[in-house]
Amino acid sequence: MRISDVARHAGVSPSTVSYVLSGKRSISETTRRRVKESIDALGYQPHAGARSLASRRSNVIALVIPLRGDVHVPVAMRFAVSVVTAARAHDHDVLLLTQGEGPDGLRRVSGSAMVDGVIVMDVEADDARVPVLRELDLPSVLIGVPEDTEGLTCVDLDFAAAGAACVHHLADLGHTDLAFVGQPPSVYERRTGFAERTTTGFERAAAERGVRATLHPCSPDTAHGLAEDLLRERPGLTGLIVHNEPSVGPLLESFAEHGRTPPELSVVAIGPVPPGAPPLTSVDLPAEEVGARAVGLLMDKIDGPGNPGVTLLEPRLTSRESTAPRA
Amino acid sequence: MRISDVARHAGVSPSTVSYVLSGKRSISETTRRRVKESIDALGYQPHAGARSLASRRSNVIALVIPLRGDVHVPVAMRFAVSVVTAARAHDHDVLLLTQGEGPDGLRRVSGSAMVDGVIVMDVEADDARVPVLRELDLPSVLIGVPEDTEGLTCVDLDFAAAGAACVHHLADLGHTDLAFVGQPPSVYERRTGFAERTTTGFERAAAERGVRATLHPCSPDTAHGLAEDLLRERPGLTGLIVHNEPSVGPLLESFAEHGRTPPELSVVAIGPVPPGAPPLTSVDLPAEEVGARAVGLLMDKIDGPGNPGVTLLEPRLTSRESTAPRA
DNA sequence: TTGAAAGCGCTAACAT
DNA sequence: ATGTTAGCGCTTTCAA
Repeated sequence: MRISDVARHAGVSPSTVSYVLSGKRSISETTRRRVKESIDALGYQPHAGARSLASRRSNVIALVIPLRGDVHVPVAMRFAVSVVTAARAHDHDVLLLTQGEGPDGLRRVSGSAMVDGVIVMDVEADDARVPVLRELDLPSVLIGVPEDTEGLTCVDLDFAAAGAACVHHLADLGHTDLAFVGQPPSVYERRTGFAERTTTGFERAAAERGVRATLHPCSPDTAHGLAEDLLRERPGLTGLIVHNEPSVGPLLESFAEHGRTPPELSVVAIGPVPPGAPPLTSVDLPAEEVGARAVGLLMDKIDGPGNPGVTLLEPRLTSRESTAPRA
Repeated sequence: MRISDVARHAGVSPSTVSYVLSGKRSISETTRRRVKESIDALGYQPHAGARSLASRRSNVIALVIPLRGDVHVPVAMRFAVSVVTAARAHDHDVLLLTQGEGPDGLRRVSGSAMVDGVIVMDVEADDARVPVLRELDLPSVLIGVPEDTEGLTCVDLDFAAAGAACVHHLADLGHTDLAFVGQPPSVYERRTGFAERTTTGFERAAAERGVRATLHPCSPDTAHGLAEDLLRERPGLTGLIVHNEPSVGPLLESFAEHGRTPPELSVVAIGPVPPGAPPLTSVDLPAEEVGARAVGLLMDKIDGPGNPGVTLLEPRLTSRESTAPRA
């Protein structure tokens, strides 16, 4: 089943069928209908390889997903799914690359013309893939923001603003003694953009508002110990900002064991609130929107010059039952 | 940069370069080396579209991932990553399809010759994609087992054996009153194979050993209530089997509030044990092995007749501190 | 508004 | 052991 079969069935030339499919030149309404009917009748589907050979377009984009232990998997998956959905809306498929393949994976899919562009997740401040992207002249969009963004297209939540929004929310409620519970230490050590920017925003806003504020990296298995430490060393603490979804549960339980529960201890989460947890005041991570934006920007780069630059989505803090004015 | 450039550089014909690359006919050692040097010197990479057009092989497989709320995402991700890794070892890339595309997605990637085969995850007993796979004559492997496996290739953990192994382990320790905490109700309602088979194995083994045994679907937000119910209604309960990773934590805490802690209350988990949790006796879900097997079987089907049938991997129960002889 | 035909870059059958 | 060459199925230029 190929394009010439459709052409014969519709009584037109192969090129006409091609143009009906691509819309790249005007076709009379009658011809178009006839061709479409033949396509449906025969169940024709163009051969992707032939198409990419002739048009130099594969209609596939690559998505590089993280597979580090310290990356919160459900969030990564939400990004991935939203990228696939958005890509399909632009008539593209998604090829999955793992972090493990690293720069070589990018070279491979680019050099073999398998993909028209690439979206890279979980970008670090000094990311080894960034120089490769610059060298490859492969359209790309980063989810996350490296240190040097020269010539790159990046999308992310404005994590600095998110960190600041939490401080302002708590400060507005009268809280003056805050702790920020962050990502696992390894995340900061490799200088992952989003984590760094959040703490920066937190610290800056805390300084601005003149509140006491401290930073505490945390992983789920150290959450309990951290809570104990804070209870002991920070008796005046009334505001907690948690940028670490899997630790929210353990942390709240540990505080609860000592009678410290929301909203007396006011808690703000950055990121999706786990189902089944008490409804927390939170800054949500709009993964769907970030994914869709990344795909949109990538399509612009594939089709034309694109809009290089950093797009930071405004965070939105949703006030729920876990925060209240200071007693 | 194309194959003829390499051929000229190496002083051979294009077909020789092709054969060096594919290994499909014998090449003298000297020629092979010369060609390889040229390939390296020029940084040649074959055009994937041209290759798939000429060879009728795309060297890409599709992976259909679930995106239901009730599927445990980190486990799904482990499968996905292991599939990508194994596929790369067989010189294939992986195209990501979401459940949302359903049967049409399969038809599309098959009809356009984008992929050589497909791996479908999270298969239900009566899965809408199974008839499509039968009709498409696209090589496929299912991770999971539907009701009618006629003509299909399936891989999975032997969940029935896993359920049974937990019963035998506890019965061997003298426990006679067991509860099985399962997946969210929706998972059973759509008759997901692995969930059903686990409970079947559990019930069969319990009957065999003559122990009291009950089934309890559960989601993270109902875990606490379920624990309360069990404490009230099952005072003699000393053995708990949990086939629901995200509920393990909440469940154990609820029991602990009433002084019931492992190993007095002996607990066996089916699935990966969350990091930071106490070391539980468990039957691990060998996602890496399942993924690698699925890819291996798919490659066999792509290259030849394959081995249709159901491959069930033997579960291995690892005894840890959460189980002990009945007091 | 449509058709004819020249490639796109590779593989594999055929030839030597 | 290697070379020649006819496609693979599509897009797009050129022509009408």
